[in-house]
Parts: sequence; C-alpha cells; structure tokens
Amino acid sequence: MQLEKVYEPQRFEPHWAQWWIESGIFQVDAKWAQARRASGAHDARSENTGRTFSLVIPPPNVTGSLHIGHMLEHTIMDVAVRWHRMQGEITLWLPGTDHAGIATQMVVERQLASEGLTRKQLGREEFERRVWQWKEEYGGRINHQIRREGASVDWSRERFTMDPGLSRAVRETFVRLWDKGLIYRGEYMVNWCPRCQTAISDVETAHEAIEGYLWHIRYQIRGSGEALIVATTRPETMLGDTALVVHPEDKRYLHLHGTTAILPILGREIPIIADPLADPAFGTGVVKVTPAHDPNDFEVGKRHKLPFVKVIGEDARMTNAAGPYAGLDRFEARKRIVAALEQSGELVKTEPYTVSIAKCDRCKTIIEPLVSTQWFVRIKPLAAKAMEAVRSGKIRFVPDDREIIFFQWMENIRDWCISRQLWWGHRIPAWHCHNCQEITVARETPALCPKCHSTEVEQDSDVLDTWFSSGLWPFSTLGWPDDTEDLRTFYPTSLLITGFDILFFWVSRMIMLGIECTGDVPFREVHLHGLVRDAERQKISKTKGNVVDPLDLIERYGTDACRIALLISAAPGADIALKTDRIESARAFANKLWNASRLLFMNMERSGIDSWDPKESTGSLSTEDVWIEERLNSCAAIVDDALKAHRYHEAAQALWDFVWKEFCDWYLEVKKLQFDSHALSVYERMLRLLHPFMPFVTEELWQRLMSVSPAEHAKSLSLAPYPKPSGSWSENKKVEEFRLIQRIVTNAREIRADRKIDPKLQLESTLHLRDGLLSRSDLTVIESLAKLKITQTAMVESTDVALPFTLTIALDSQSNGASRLRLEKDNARLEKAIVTQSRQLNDHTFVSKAPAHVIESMRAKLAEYQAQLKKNRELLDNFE
RNA sequence: GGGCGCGUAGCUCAGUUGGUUAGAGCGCCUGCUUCACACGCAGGAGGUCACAGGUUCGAGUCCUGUCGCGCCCACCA
Repeated sequence: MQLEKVYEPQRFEPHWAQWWIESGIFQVDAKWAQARRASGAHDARSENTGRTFSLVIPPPNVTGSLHIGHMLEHTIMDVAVRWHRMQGEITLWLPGTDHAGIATQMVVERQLASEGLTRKQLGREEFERRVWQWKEEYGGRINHQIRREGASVDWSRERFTMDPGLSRAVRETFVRLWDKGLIYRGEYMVNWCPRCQTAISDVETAHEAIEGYLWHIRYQIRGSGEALIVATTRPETMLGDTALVVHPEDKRYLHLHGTTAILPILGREIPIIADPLADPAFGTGVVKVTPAHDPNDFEVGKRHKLPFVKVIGEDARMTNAAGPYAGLDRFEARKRIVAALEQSGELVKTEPYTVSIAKCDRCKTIIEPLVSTQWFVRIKPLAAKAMEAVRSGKIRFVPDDREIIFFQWMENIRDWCISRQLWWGHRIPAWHCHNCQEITVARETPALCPKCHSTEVEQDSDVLDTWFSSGLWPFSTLGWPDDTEDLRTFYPTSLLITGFDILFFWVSRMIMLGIECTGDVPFREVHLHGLVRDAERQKISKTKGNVVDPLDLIERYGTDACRIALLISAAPGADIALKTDRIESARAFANKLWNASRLLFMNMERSGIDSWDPKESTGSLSTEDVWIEERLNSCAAIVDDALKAHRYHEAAQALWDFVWKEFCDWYLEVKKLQFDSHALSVYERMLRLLHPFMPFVTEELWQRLMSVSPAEHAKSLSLAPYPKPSGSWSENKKVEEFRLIQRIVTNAREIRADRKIDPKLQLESTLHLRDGLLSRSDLTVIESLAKLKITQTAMVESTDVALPFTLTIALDSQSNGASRLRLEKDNARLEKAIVTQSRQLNDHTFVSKAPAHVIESMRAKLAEYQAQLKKNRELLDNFE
C-alpha cells in the first residue's frame, strides 16, 4: 500500500496503456451488445443501460504523425467515451487511419527524390508498392501515439481507408451514384496544380490577396481607326483570347457588336460580342475572353460557342498555341508579353492592383484554371438532403453557431471534382473500351466491353479524391454495404468530434454521402473544437517549425497532466494557445492527487485499517464528511451537466477545484486529525469522477486501493459505475456548520496576521459561540488548522487570550451589521423587481406576445423573489 | 463584397437563457524547511469587463453605433 514519494507517471502510464489493450476491456461484441440492448439486461461489471454510444476517430494520415491538435481531439473524445462507458452504455470508439492521397504521395515522392528517383521512373505498380511499404513502416507510429494518449479505442475494429472492405464501399458508392446520374464525366474548367500534377477540388484551394498589376492593353478594331482598351491581371492569357465582351446595354459599344478586333502580338482576329459578364462600371467595360483559362470566360465561351485555345499546359508552361512564347514558364511569358506590348505601344497603362489568387492548399503553388476531362459529383441534390438533416435537428452542431457557416457553404456549393491524376488512392471503377470508346462503370473488373465485347478494356487511370473514401468512414468502417451486426448496432454514430478546419472537406461530405448511401445521418451530433496554437497564438505548422510532438510532452509531464491541461483550456470552438506553464501546473495537480493518496494510505496504516470495503456503511458521518459529500455531489452535478452540453473545460475546472481546493485543502486537513474509512469512500468516488479526464493516475491509485478491498469490484476503473449526482445535502445542518468552521479558521488566520479587532465585539462573539454552534471536537479542529493554542477557559471568559474565537465573532458581528444593510438594500431591490414583473405579467398584450417559456421563467423568478423577500424579512426581524 | 467571432487582472483565458462582493492558471509581493505534497501551505496586491449610447429595478451578459484584431466564404476582368 505504500506509495512512492514522488509522482512519476512514466512509471505506470505505459503499463496501463498496455494492460487496457491486453485485457480487451474496450472491445465490444456487437452480437452481445444487440442481445443486451434487446433484453435491457444488466451487466455484472457495470449497471447496463442497454443504450449504445459510438463514434469513429477522424482518421489521421497514415504516414504522418500526430501533433498536439490530435491529442486535444482524442482527449476530448476519450472523455466522452469513457464517461459514457462508465454510465454503463455499450460504447464503441473505432480507430483507424486514412491513406490521404496527395499528402502521402508527396511524402513518398520526396523520399524517392532523395534517392534520385521519380515515380515515373518506377512505374505505377512499383510506386504503389513503395507507398504500401512506407505505410507499413510508419503506420505504427500513430497507433503508438494513440495508445500513449490513453485513448480507449477498440483496436479489434481498426480500419484503414484502403482496406479491402472499405475499398468495396468506395466502389459501391461510386457505382450507385453513377447509376443515379449523380456522377458524370466531362471536360470542364478545373483547378489544376502544376506541381502536384493533378486537378483539385474547390475546397482544396486557398485564396490569397497579393499585390499585382492591372495592365491596360489596346485591341485594334479591324477595318477602323477605333480601338478598345482592355484591362487584365493576367496578360499571358491573352494569347488564348477568342473574343472581347461588352455589356449588351452598354451604349458606348453598341456599334461594335459583331465586329472583330485584332489580338495584339499574334494578330489573330477575334469577335466582339455582347454578354452580361462585362460590368460597364468596371474599368473600360470591355473584357477579354480566354475560355480555356478562366472560369467565367469558360462559361462565356460555352454560351457563345467560342473556340477554346489552350495556351498554358499542365506543366504551367506555354503551349505551342502561344506561338513565340511556347515552352516558357507562365510568369516568364507574362514578363515578356508585357515588355513586348510596352515596346509596341499597345500597353496603355499599368496600375497597381490587389488580386486574389488561388493556391494549392497543400503545396502553395499558384493554381492554373484549365479545361480538363474529369469526374464530378452532381452535388446539389445531396446538399439539399444534408441541409434538411441539419435544419430538422437530426444533426446538431456544437457550438451551434457553426450551423450558419455550414448552411452558407452548402447553399453555394458547386459540383465536386473527384478525380485526381495520382497513383495513390482508389482507382476509379470505370473502364474505357479502346475499341468502341464506351465507358463501363462497374463493381467488378469487366473482362470485356459489354457493348462491343472487345477485350481491349482498360481501367481509368485516375484515382478518387481522398475525401471521397473518408466521406464514407462512419459506415464503411462498420461493414457497409453489408448489413452487419456492427452497422445495425452502432450506426448512426452518436457523435463526431473534429476540427472546424475540415468542416467542408470532411464533415459535410460525410453528411451528404451518409444520407445518400445509408438513408440515415452518419452522426447525431458534431462537436467542432478549436485549433491548438503555439504560445504566441501562431498556427502550428511544419514550415514554422513549431510542431509539438505529443509524445515529448507526455514524456515530460505525463499523459494525465497534458490531458487535463488541454481540457481545461478547451472552451467549445475556441482556439487554444498552448503554454507549458499550464501543463506544469496540471502536473502539479496530478502530483497533489498522488500525495493526497499517500496521506490516505499512510493514515489507513496508522489507524490499523488494513482493508476497505466500499459496500460497508460507515455509520454516522461527521461534520466534514457531510460537507464533503455535499461538495462531491455538487461537483458530480456540474460535471454531469457540463459533459452533456459538451463543455469539457467546465467539467475539468470543477474537478480541479474539488480535488485541490476542497478535498485536499479542507477535507483532508480536517480528516487527518481524526481519520476513519469514510475518507476512503469519498476518495474512491472522486477517483471514479476524475477517471475519464485522467485515466492513468486514477487507474493506478484505484487498483492500489482495490487491492485491499475484500468486496467484488470491476476489473478496471474504466468499467466502474460513474458517480451520479443524487440527493441534496446542501440543506444539512452539518454542511452549514462546516462552512462556519471554514470561516472561523480563515478569520483566525487573519488574527495571526495581526489584524486589529474591536474588543467590544469580541465578547459578544464569544457568547454566541458558547450557544453550542460548535462542539468541542470542532474547536480542536479549528485550533489545529489555525495553528493556535487556546484553552476552554480563555475561550469563554477572557477576551484578550481567546484570540481565535473572539476574532471570529468579531468578524461575525461586523458581517451581521453589513448583512443587515445588505438585506435592506436587497429587499428594496426585490420589492421593485416584484412590482415590475407582476405588472408585466398582468399586462395582457405582453403575455400574449411573449413566448411561453419566457412567461414561465418570469413566473418562476417572481416566486423566487417573493420567497427571498419573505426570508429576508424574517432575518431582519431576528436582528431586533 | 458578404458572413462569423473576439476585445475581461501584467500574460493566457473562463464567465450557457441578465441577478448578491466578476473568476482560474501563470507571473508578482509577504510569511512558512507544519511529520502527504516547495510539483507544497497560508495570505496579499492587481480589473472604469475596448469606447459611446440605449433597454431594464438590475448589463461583462441584450440592442445600436464607433475603434482595434482575427477567421471563413466569394468568378468581377
């Protein structure tokens, strides 16, 4: 039972992390769970409610490693999961990783580069083999981190987005969407990243405002002396111009409709057409149209059937269509074109201009919008259902103001480009016939073309956007499309906890695909947490070099300290500035708990208690016992409410205050004077209450305590029942008495600090005390806590020796005086409030207009005020 | 151009339907090597809750405006 003198989490945390897995206590058997739910049967190891609670981990990139943001996310999830598990619910937390297409491919390509290789040299098959190899090598790192975080996941259900089962789910989804006409293939304007060499979706681009120029260029009208001035921010695209556009109603240019202009440099003739695209109020009101390189121009090009001239290629170099500039990088071409126009006098003006450019989210390369054949999801029908699910409350956001952003995005959503020109990912299940050009989309690889029976069929070389497969995560991991036990038991999942930054990438796609594939929402609640930033509130990123490895922190401070530190800072949706002083103080907290336990165990020994039975009743409770029961109960109630509302920081704070300020600073200080086993009972419940937040140290201490318990108990604290707030102790007289002791001790300490007291008041106080508010043993406690020597005689009879008591009473008398004034003031306020509220409640117009719950709460408040007023008046009477 | 949020102690931040004396951690000051803990104990200083109005018996909390900061979305050359 002896505890080591120093709190060293490194000594036991890895042990419990290992043991939790080996003992399989976080594994759930779906069949067992189903039967249990059906029968509502009780489980010996915890009181089983028959309810289920399930969630899936947001799968981290398999070749990456976890950062401190993951630790926050996993800690919040773990609190929720452990709390539900201890409530006796059938609880599943499913772990796994994501293949993360572009990100992983980039990592492996970089590795190849260091060997002087490119993926093209290796070939597709060999490259894929290399990525798998990489995955096997580094995938374990994440799992190790998750274990050390204390995450109570079910490892038997670990999944990877490229597992055969999940790949089948991807194909199934693709085929279904294709059959319903919700997937199409075509030539459209896409965001092309010249570095990644692939198309990316709209959400994978980041817009940035940069200082650029607006170049004004003269376009000569054919067969007339007239010319139009056109402004552009991208002069290199002019080589691909196929028209000039003016607004149909712009009076300045009516006479030019249908004429042609001469494209500078190339001398090509291009038509002047009318289209609402041109804003007469902007610049000269004339727009050059490059249908192959601008999304707006693309639309105009389609509308007017203009030729599409592609002057910039996939490698961001000018194509042969760019004539003299062919082969040049797009920005080099821009420079030369501007210079050439300047020389020829066709450049009439250059003005500084702030332009918004799109960059590749991943590599920050400037996106080149270009026309390309890609696969798309027709997203509007899916978005409509997703919005309906949120609007009807089938999915709830926490914090709920995030819904606004969700709706705003969903309403303006555009079709989702899902094909990527990568090698790492799920191949698109479509086959092209080289003979008849037919495209076959199928679940299984076709042997021959279903149309012409040619064997010359080849699978589409593109892979799917990584978010397409992670969008299926909540159900593909549970066995969908098969109707599995897991799916029936755990879907829809209860909760999703993830970062706000992937709301559009992931959360919205899961909602859309979940509803489409399964007919039900993928989760009932979405908790969006904030970002962990560094101490200077900067975003954490590899390039800034401020990345924190959770394992380093865990090594230094222990997992529990890191967890409680993160939790206590985690207000819903708010970013966290990570400062080590917070974690240091959290370690001090864990140390405090450790030493409080030492004290208890030592006292057990000292008082000859060699075993402790949680079921045994402890007989009559002393003043401090009743008080701590009340505090514990109140703490449990706060934790309960806070966790229900996803206010983890509030729960953590309440526990911190209870453990340190109340249990250690007051209860134990008193209890160690007259130790009995009731302290152990409070202590044990406290450990249970704290366990979801600090699982390691509580498990360690609890197991040690239970090792001397003859009673039957759960195998792990993780399976013990969570203390429920119950009953009301606050009305108990002993609670009031203990509060008085607290005041007396505090005041006695003030006396020791040489504060002056009015002697007249001291005497009155002494008398007051004698009236039996406090017992002799209470006085001993006070004496001891306040570290003063007093005698009974002195206390009763002499005003100058009985310092502690006289002092106390002095303050008491003073506060009586103050209370009286306060009561009078308070009553005036209450009377006023009662008059106002009554008037409002009697006002028929007000009552008919105000919502029912407002009226109700006003009535309740009014009653409260009246009761308070009555109580105050009685108190005032007693003063006289 | 739209949308969302923030401004509270020296620093980092809590403060859920308005309600006694606005809180925590760190830092700072004073006193304690008290037999669980100096990763500790007891006490203290420090706030016109950005500013100006308004609603209310009562505003850090609700409304309007101003200033400062951040984020997200957006095809205006």
